Amino acid sequence: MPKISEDKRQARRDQILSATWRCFSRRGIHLTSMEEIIREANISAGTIYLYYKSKDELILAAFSSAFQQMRMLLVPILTREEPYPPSVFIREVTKVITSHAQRDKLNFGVAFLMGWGEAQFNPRVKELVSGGQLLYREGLTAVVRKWQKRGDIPAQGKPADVAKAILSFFLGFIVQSAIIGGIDPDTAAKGFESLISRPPARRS
Amino acid sequence: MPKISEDKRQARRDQILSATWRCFSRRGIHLTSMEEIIREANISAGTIYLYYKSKDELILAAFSSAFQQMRMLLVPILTREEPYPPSVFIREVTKVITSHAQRDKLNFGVAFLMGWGEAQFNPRVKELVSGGQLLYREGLTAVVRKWQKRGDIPAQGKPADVAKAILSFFLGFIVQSAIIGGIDPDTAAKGFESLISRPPARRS
Amino acid sequence: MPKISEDKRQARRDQILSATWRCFSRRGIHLTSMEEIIREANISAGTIYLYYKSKDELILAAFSSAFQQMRMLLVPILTREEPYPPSVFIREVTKVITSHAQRDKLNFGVAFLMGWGEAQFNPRVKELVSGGQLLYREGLTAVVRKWQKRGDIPAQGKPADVAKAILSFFLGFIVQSAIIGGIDPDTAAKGFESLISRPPARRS
Amino acid sequence: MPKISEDKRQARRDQILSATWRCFSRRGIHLTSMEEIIREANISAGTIYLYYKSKDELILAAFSSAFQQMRMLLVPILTREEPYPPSVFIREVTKVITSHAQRDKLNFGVAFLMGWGEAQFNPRVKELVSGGQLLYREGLTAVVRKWQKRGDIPAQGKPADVAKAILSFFLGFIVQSAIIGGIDPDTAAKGFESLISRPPARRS
DNA sequence: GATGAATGAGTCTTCATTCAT
DNA sequence: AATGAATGAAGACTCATTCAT
Repeated sequence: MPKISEDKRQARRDQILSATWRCFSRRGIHLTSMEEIIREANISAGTIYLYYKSKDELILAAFSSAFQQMRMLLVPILTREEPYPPSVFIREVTKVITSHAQRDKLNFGVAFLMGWGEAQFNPRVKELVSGGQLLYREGLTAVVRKWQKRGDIPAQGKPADVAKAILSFFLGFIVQSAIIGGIDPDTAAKGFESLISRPPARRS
Repeated sequence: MPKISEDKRQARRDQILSATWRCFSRRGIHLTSMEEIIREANISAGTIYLYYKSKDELILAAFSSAFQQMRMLLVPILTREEPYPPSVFIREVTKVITSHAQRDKLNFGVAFLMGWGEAQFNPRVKELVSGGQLLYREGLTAVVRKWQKRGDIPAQGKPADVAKAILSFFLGFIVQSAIIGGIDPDTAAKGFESLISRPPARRS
Repeated sequence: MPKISEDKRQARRDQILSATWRCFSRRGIHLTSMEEIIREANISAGTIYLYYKSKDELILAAFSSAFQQMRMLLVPILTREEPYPPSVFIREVTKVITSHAQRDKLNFGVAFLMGWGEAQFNPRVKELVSGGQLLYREGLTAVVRKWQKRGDIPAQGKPADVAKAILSFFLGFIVQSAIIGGIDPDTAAKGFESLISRPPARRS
Repeated sequence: MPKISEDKRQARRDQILSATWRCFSRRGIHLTSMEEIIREANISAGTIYLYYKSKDELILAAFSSAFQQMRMLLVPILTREEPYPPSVFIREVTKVITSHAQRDKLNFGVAFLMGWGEAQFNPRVKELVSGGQLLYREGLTAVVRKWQKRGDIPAQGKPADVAKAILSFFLGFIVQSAIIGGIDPDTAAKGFESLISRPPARRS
């Protein structure tokens, strides 16, 4: 058995993953058969099993890869020494969410939506998804802390709770933009800003 | 004439739908076979097709029913003459979201998550989901308008945009509570309130 | 159990048979479900089994009835004291074959074709079909004998063999007119007459 | 590259077709389940669909193959430069009809009968059957023309009409020999000859 | 390493028939 | 007699996975 070079092997894996996402984007995880992926990747039925030992494994790898790509785009925004002010921040993050990966075939928002659906009954995907989101919660907590310090938002709430609220906001953005539409980074930023910007003339 | 009464027929349909949700909650839509539902509902293979003419039809009916149950709980909150103040509103809505339907077997949040996953590649479910969410957007828009008038939140943003932001917030709550946890109605309410309550010290 | 009058019972049976042939003509025996017949006959699932105790029984009755109707039209032609001359005879018989029974829904030729298909693997239908054809063979044998005596056809062959040849001719007419077309009573009569009418200028 | 050779593939298809005809001969098309064919062919459930993509496709291929085999036996008889004289011709053709194909499992007559039954409600089979019969009509027309020229039969009728009559004769032979029996190539030839051989004594 | 034909358990669905009312 | 809801044994077909080449 002539062992292939590690580079070559990785290239093969990427080729398969890329085909996988093209298929998943087109018909969803459960309507996509291995045969479709195999055809899309231009390989043979046997070969795919040389790289991923089951459909489940492939699904897992697909999500892992998608999430990682997204993380690489989001982390810089989340970890700036001086975070963007809220509305810019919202716009930048939602822009990433609505952007595409892997030669325009995979929309990140769609990948998340599919991931949540899968996560509910697939523990390993769940781990992946919730691991990622915990990470974002932490990143957001740090951002919130800085915002509070800087006075961008009210200083009184627990940063962790505010971070969850903001994370909710992003996750909900994903849902709305994927399913009903009528929302985009600008709308999202404006809507969010309207909520936080100006002091309500409190009466009570 | 042993023609079944409309009541009896509806009871049968409910019995099937209830079994369906128990199965879907346990293993998801695509891992659940008709046979499982049939066994769970304690009927025979043929009978289920007397009430729903295909698995797709059944899926659709299941979502339709779940969404409607939820709507019946949410609409009163959304249409109060005098809406709850924001943080109470958030708590009440998220409480409903985390509550259960149909004898405690179906968590609404889970139903939504499954619905989103399905909606992406099932046009009829998509219609259902997005129809419902548009309704909520409208309801929230009205609430926002009143909040703005009442001074509960800043008056300057477009109510429709703010409504989208708040809807996002709820949808994201669903995701977080179903997948990662660490969030509940109280946390959500607090986090949200922290965002909007107090004037930031500066304006830029 | 209030026993129904024999007349009423027979009317019911006819109503069912008539519906059966409408269905069979439309979609064939094996694509027609009991439910279709039931709907077409405007009765209930249970009722049909009060009159025919299985689908097989119904099929048998349907053929029996169709064949008998046809026999009633053909026997007078076959048993005339002075038979028609050959070409008239052919035309008359093929006319009957191409005619319709039961309010224009059942074409006799089609009924035969279906009967032959069924007969091959349904012994009782086979009996029915072959019984009928034996009868026609006999009738034709008598006709042939008279034709030979009268000089309408050559006198030398065994009447039974000639009868088989003529029966073949009619059966083949059924096939051609049902499947490929381009043949009708006139064409058939002419073709047949051309075969028998004039002395070939024999050489051998 | 273990891509199967075209020969091997064709052998597989033949093996399946052969099993199919054994099953169809035994129980008819509609009583034969795919499982039966699969077992008879000694393959697995999935494999058959690698070669024929549905039962309908398989039925079509089965008829196509049977008809083609028969055509290959009949065409030489129909296209002889000097056609056989009528009674020899009849005997030769009916001999082919009563012969068997594919290792003695498939009787051609039976295949035709099944084809007619199927053709009535299966447009693709109908096309196959009627296409074949049109071909035979043409072949017979040419034969008739030569017979007329040679004086084997009366010269006055339109060859096309006479051809239809003779085709009827063969088709009817199929029916009689498959369903009632009592007819064989010799009887058929004799019966036919008796019809055409000798001048009737009178003209009207 | 790569191939793709083969596998067979599992899926959804239909349909002749029954039986309580 | 009549009804029609219920039954459950098939039926056609799919698809993740394997293995001889």
